[in-house]
Amino acid sequence: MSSGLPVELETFRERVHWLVQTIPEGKVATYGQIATLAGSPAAARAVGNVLKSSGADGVDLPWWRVINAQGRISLKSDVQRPKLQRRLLEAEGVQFDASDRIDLQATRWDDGFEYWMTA
DNA sequence: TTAGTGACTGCAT
DNA sequence: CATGCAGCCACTA
Repeated sequence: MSSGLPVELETFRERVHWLVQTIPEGKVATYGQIATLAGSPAAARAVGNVLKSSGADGVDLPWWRVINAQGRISLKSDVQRPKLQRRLLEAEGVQFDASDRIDLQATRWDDGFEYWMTA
């Protein structure tokens, strides 16, 4: 996969799905990161919308591995999802500090990124 | 086709 | 560190 996203992924939505499913267990990615890799650096917000609707559609995705640029879980307009998300992340070994934040420098999914970005 | 919307972000207060 | 705010974007009604 070091050559980038599969060409058959035509829509933004499909690319986001593929990317999220590619995040390895125990690692996390930010909305902006996924947006960038999907081809639209400024569509971080749209990524959130995709995950939101996808969850409703019952798509099987490790959505909990996607967090915001602050290394925190986004909890806009919802109280249950954040708790579940933290639980799922901790279950796979992701650490939260005293401020409920994740150390992106150590936990961020960045395998092969430099290659992708400059390709 | 157009107007709204929000699981985002970076910068300014 | 906490708010506020204006861009930015794919989707949907």
